[in-house]
Amino acid sequence: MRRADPIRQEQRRQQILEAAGRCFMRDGFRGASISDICHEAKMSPGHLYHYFESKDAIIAALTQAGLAQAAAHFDRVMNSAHPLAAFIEEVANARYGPASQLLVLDMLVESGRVPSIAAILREHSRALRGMLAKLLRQAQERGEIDSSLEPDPTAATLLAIIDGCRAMAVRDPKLARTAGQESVKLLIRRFLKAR
Amino acid sequence: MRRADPIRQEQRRQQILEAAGRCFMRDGFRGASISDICHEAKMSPGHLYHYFESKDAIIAALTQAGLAQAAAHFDRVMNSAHPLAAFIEEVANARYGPASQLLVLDMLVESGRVPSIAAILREHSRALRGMLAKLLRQAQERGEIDSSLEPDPTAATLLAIIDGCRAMAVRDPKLARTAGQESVKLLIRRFLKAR
Amino acid sequence: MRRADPIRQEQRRQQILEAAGRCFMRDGFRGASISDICHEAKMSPGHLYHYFESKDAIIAALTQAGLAQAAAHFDRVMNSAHPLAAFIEEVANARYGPASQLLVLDMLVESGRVPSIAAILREHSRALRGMLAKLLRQAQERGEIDSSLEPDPTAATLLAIIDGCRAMAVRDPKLARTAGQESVKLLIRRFLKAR
Amino acid sequence: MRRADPIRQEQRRQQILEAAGRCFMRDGFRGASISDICHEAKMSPGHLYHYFESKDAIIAALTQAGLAQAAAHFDRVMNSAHPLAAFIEEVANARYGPASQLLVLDMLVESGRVPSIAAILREHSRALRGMLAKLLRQAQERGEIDSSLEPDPTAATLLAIIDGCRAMAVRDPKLARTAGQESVKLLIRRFLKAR
DNA sequence: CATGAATGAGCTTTCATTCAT
DNA sequence: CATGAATGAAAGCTCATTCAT
Repeated sequence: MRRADPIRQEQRRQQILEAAGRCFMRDGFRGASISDICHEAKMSPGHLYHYFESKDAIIAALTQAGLAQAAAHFDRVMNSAHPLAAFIEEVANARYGPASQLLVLDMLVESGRVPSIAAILREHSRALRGMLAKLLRQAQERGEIDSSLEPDPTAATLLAIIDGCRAMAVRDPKLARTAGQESVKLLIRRFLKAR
Repeated sequence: MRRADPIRQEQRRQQILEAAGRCFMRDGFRGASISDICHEAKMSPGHLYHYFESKDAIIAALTQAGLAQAAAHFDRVMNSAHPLAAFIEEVANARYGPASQLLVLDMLVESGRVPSIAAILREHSRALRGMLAKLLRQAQERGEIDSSLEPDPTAATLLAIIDGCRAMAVRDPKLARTAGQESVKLLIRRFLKAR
Repeated sequence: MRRADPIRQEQRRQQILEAAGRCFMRDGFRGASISDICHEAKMSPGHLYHYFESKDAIIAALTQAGLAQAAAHFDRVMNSAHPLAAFIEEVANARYGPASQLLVLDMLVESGRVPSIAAILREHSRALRGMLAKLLRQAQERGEIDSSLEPDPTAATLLAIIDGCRAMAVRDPKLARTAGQESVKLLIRRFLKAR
Repeated sequence: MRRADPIRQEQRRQQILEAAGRCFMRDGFRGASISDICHEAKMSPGHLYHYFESKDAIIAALTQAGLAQAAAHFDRVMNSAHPLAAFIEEVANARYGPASQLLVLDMLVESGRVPSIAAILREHSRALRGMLAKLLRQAQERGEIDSSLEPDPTAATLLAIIDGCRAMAVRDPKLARTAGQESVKLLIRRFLKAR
């Protein structure tokens, strides 16, 4: 008698999420079909629905996974020797290609129409702003940045800069990888600079 | 037999574009159907296809029109008494609701999948950056802003901030209308400030 | 400029309803697919949905058409020289094959699960009972049947007999066409007989 | 290695049939899925298919069982002190809710499409009519009912009344539990009454 | 110039059934 | 005996697009 193997199950779910990620990256949330994802994940539609109850559920899981990744990322940044410097480096560095940035923008767009995604995004945004605000408070305590800046709106503005960089990567990928990077670093430094 | 009337023809195209704009604003490029647009434009699908050869063509034309409008907007800003101040005011002021901001983000996303839209976007991004760079150069000549900033990358960064504000309007509409606005103004002023 | 032709539209709807009737008769409401109906009606699915917004809507329309037909039928019965005799003849006479009787039974079954069909059936049943009760009252006034019978429950019972005859046609088609018929006539006559 | 245990096997089959009965009662033969039945029977699909080779086989077995139960029921009625009175009481009394009546009607409907079920139904209809005819003959011998009635067609008609009562329970549950009952008793009494 | 009919591929999802363990 | 993974062929429905008038 074979019992359900939760490890294997989790692997399958990951397999689907990765396949979905590739498809969504290529064609967007709306543009990629379940059939595409099945093909990419080498899995029949019936089986895919064994693991996710709907396409929206896949998008939701993927979004949440993205949030978790971002959070982990931030954790590393904040635990590095110079969190602020690391953060600035991170934002400007458009390491991920336009496709990946596009996915986040698509999520923003989708959240404007699909309530379930809107809920996840709201949560996501709140969490990110929270982490950024914490980073800012620490830097203020250390006197690294302007202590008169209000952490919360400032964090929101930094998030806007991050999203803006995504847009830059789409509008002009070349620039985003060269002079744009330096300019963004300057932008953030001047914005936050202790005085 | 009546001959084609180019003026009437152009009016019809505008009518369709306006209807499409409302539909796309409401439901997104993918979410709005040709049927929706026909209904909104009080026009049959057969007739609509007389003016636009495909849905993508409508999106392209709308993108074109939207960007042209933005360019005209900038022109006005630059010809105002205090172009720089007007610009800053303009960016931070999230006058248009999230729906309208969403549409621009949707255009960015769509440009990532549809080459013809990518071409239009690229062209217009270049034009916008050009105008911004010109604005920056003027301000530098007048000594209003830091003269060591390189106009082109700085213009790209300002454009990123504009797009970032759109994202902010989607992520947290309330904040974007209040504290976020002030923070963004501060961001731009500090970035450009003459020293 | 061609205008919508309501006559042609109505013909199309009829064409679909007839095709659906044949399919439902053959395979039942659940068993017959939209695709089957499209094939039978020589029409693409897209077009079919131009005329009916869902499969349930087709079933509903068909049910209502059936009611109208039954009502017309009753009208004729009641306006004949000997309404009561005509009615008895009518009930026993299993003119329509088992397939057609099956369809009504299927409707009963379906109404137990699909609220929209339940609503139509309820309406249908009420109308039929009303007509039967009227017939009974007339016959009582003429002294043709037992005047002590309460029209409403008696009408319900006659309707049960009609449905029972449908079941008989399914259980044993041959008998239903021969000795069963005579027995049912006797049943009704004895039930209603003036005393 | 363990040998097959026929008793345990039979228990399992019963377990499945009971679960299926509940599901079918709730959602109909077509509406209930194998997955539903598995869930209700706390059994995996693979295992279920070990006991029944298809969904139709389950329906067939259930039909068989249901009809066998009805036959047993009749046996009891016929061995009671006053078989005829007991029978009349039985028919009119809509003890089982509409769901249960629905299931029998669904069987009739299904028999119209699935030959294997049609065969079972035919067989059982014959058996039921046989029992009813026997009941009638006994009553005739005792002078309790009209001796001129032909037992076979009369039995078929009584069966039709039984099915008709099921339909009544679906068409108007309230009536079927009140005035309808009395009317049906009257119907049968007048039909059979000795003269 | 304009209509609405008509198409057909494709969408998400379900489900009876089989397979590997 | 028993599990749950896995399949794949539908299902109902939508929609960009073309056609006939």
